[in-house]
Amino acid sequence: MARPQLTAFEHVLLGLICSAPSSGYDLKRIFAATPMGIYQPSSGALYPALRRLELKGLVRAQSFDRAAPSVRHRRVYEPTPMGREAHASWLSTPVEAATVSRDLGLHLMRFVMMEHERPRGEVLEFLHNLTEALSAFVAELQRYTEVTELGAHARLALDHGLAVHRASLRWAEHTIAALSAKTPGE
Amino acid sequence: MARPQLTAFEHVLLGLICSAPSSGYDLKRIFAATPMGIYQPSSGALYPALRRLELKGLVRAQSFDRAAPSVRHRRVYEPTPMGREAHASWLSTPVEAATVSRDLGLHLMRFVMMEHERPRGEVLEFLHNLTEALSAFVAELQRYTEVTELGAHARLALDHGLAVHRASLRWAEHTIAALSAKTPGE
DNA sequence: AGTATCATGTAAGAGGTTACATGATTTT
DNA sequence: AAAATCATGTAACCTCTTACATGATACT
Repeated sequence: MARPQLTAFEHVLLGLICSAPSSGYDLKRIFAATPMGIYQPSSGALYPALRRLELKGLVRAQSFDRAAPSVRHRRVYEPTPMGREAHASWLSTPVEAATVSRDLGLHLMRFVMMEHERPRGEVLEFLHNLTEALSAFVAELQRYTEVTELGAHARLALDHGLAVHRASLRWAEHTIAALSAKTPGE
Repeated sequence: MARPQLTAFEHVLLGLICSAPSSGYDLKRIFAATPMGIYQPSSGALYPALRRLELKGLVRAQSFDRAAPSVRHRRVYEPTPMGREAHASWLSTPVEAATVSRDLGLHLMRFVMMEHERPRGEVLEFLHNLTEALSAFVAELQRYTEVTELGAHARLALDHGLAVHRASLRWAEHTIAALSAKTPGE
């Protein structure tokens, strides 16, 4: 079975299942509780996605709880070894400069999931990677504003892009410092 | 014909056509040239979307140029009066606090298209609206971080969200000041 | 004459949304 | 007993991506 590529949503689901065995309903509640319901997956997206992960052999469902025989009908998903491997490999995916802006939210999600799952060295490497990608993006935006003739509003909108990505960049640098300080030797 | 609601992509296309009659290929080049190809619509997305706009009576195509009889086969789209109306109405849509984070890019796009199309007073109103929505979002995030027990990485990721949205907020405030300064009386 | 670019489109397949369906269990 | 919540799922519809198809025109 060739390593099938997953959607961003599937990767996030797999990650959540790796951090704790969960049913579809559990996952729904996690999304609902998370810093505002920025993304609220519908049943029609969630349950088929879980079935796809199962079909690909990345998760496995227990339809009953051995402990309590009278539990409600629910399918609790656990990662398979292959699923854990796929998740780890996703966490270790390098940040691509070309898509750093588009995927920033996803990278942050990966960063959150790296805690306790990847060694500090790799987390720092990820952050350095992110810093470089953001620097490149900011530089390119900057260059574009200088080279191109633009309307007043278009220029202001680009200023916005520069401001927020510089804020991301500062965050990444600050976070490297904070995590490096925790343990003297990397 | 009840005012049919458009996708974000369709709204952007309509806006571009309102600012200058364009063919599908023209629009493709605009997306390609824009500050990095963050979004590069495929033919399979672009041409059907234009047909949908045409079907909804918002744009009209001229298949030939009256000026040059031997031009290449291209469909140049123009807005209909109904299309201009729909576009203006889209530009005037208020910013909703609940979705300001998700739709920020789209709002910026609207801001760019407002230039020369909406009076300065309305632009300032939009920016005030945006400021309030961003303030509310930042406050909610802040509250969430204070109330909730979080892992170290999750807390850092929320710090990122706070940092970038505060940057957006500062931009909006700065932009209000800049545009207000241009003409002394609002 | 051959290649690159212009220009528009379609077909297959994937995945999402909305809305509905279904039933068990817990709360009031 | 009724209502709310838990819990999973399906069906119809829409739009996107990828890949391919098709020709006309401009360049070399």
